[in-house]
Amino acid sequence: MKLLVDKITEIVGEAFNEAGYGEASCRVTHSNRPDLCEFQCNGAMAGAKLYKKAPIMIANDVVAKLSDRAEFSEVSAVNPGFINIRLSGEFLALYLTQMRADKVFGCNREEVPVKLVMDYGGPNVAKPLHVGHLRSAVIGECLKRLNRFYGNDVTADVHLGDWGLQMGLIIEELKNRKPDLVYFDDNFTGEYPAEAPFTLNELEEIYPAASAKSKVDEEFAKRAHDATVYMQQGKPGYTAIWKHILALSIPDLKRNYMNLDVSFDVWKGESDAKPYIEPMIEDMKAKGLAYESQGALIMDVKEDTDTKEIPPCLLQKSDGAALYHTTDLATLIQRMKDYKPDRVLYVVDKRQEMHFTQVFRAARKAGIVPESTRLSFIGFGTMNGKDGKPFKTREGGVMRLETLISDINSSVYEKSLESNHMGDEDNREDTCKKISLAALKYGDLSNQASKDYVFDLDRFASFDGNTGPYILYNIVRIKTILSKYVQGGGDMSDVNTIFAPYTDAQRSLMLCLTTFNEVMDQAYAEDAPHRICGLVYDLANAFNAFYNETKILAEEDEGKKTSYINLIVMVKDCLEKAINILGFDAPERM
RNA sequence: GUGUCCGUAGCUCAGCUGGAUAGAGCAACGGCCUUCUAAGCCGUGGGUCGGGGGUUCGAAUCCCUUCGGGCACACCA
Repeated sequence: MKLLVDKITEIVGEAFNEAGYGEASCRVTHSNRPDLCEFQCNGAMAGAKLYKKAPIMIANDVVAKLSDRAEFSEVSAVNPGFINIRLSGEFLALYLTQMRADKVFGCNREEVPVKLVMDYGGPNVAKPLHVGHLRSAVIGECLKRLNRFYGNDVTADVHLGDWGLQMGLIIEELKNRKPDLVYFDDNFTGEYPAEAPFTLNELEEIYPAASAKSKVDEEFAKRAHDATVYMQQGKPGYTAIWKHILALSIPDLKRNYMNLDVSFDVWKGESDAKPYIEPMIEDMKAKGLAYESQGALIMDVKEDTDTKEIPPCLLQKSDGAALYHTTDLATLIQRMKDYKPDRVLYVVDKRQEMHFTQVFRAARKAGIVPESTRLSFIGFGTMNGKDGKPFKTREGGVMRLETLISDINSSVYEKSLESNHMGDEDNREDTCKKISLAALKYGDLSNQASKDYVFDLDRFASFDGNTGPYILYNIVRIKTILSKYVQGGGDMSDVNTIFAPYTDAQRSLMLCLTTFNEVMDQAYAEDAPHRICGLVYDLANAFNAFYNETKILAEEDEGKKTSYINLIVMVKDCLEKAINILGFDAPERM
């Protein structure tokens, strides 16, 4: 549905026309001087040159045409040429009632659903999730939900890292430790054991050890590279080990993502691109795109308009192994074939921007992805510690995601002991989990995705200020009022009409609510979750101010009381919808 | 070196398709609970929007330049 600012712009535009200034911009925006007005139009100033007239004269002429509009309670022209507008309470109420009647609160969904494949998460099967995986999961999940809310057909693919050098490193290290395993016997022809020759814990220890060793031991590194090639070529013993790694790792990853309330529709990985790699490379060679350079197979992707040097896309290492470029390109073939998407969206660390520039260009050049399919890269910044450097444990290591989550949990739990609204112990734990998740996700999402940000547990888990818990607190307050209202015999069967405001605080809250569709549309268009956080915070704040000076349940005037109740129901619904898109939920009490 | 992103209050961040007095939160200080959750609300102080130049009636916002920082730049992912 039409945004409120657009509706007002339309009305003001008619007035510009009637006054004879049809060519001037009549764009209406939210006022930045709430003490003077609610909406403003600056078109008179821009139109001054066009019509060779003082801006205030133009503004006066336009205002004259607007003076009897029922939508506005006040319209005035102010020097040097601002047109200031206040809405009538009835118009404001009517707009909200229309939003209320729409199941998506007036947001402008896609008329034709976009087929979207999302690539986020990107965990490595060789090692546990750590804090570096947090942003991809949290931002990706939010964008997935946002896209679904906007009517799109989204397929979320976790895209496991399961086909690169990390696998060779594990295999080679395992060979060092247990050389007698049948997997390393080239003459073995029987069935490999169903049970893995290592546990998840061992696996989690093997990879970092191997990775460290490869940096100091060239011989070992060489063997790991070889093992990678053998695995990619399908050597039976190595394939068996690879399967063991996946079988142990994937359930653990799923459990971790579940704790974050992050989910994927498909659990494909780099390895699923395998069948497409060879034909792709043959095709690229046949088209004359791929050629050999320094022993490797590469493809040029630079363009004349480049302001910097774009290195070629590496399709095959000199030892024949597939690389990140290779699997990502082949994965695109698979995705085009399986989903025919209108858009493929990657939510990945921004340091990989160059990689995706190369992959996207190569995909276009090789005809893998047609122009009609949009390829997008959302690069997020690094999560830093309070020192401004990449987040580390106290010992300087990489922190596991599980540890981070449990740290937040304990902090929230401790604070919850001060509250007497938690109910029994089970409920307390459940509530604390919800609060922790809100703290974590809101803390992350409220920052612009592309920027680095400082992760400060104490700040995020705090209940005051612009935090997840504060948002939940406001929703809980509304829930409490409503349940008391019902207990007291209040009728909630028809809460869908929003009435003109009685007080300033109510009016402010209503005005804030009208921005719901506007801000959501913007967040959607820009893939920008932090805008949703801003909206949610403004709404929570406006509600809180209203709450503090309005006695809702004790209100004796039934008309007023109904207007309050209906309004806060809508506020609650909007807030809950928004935080649901952000990726968390509110408890009943806290 | 080349490219790119960033620099806004003591700290953490919004605002950037140009508009009136640059906003939040935290921290500091002062008020507000016999009344729907005070995990709250209201108020005060705090800024040459890194520096300089330009475009414009008007610049945190656009352009140029300079300083400072992050990141990336072919056989890792």
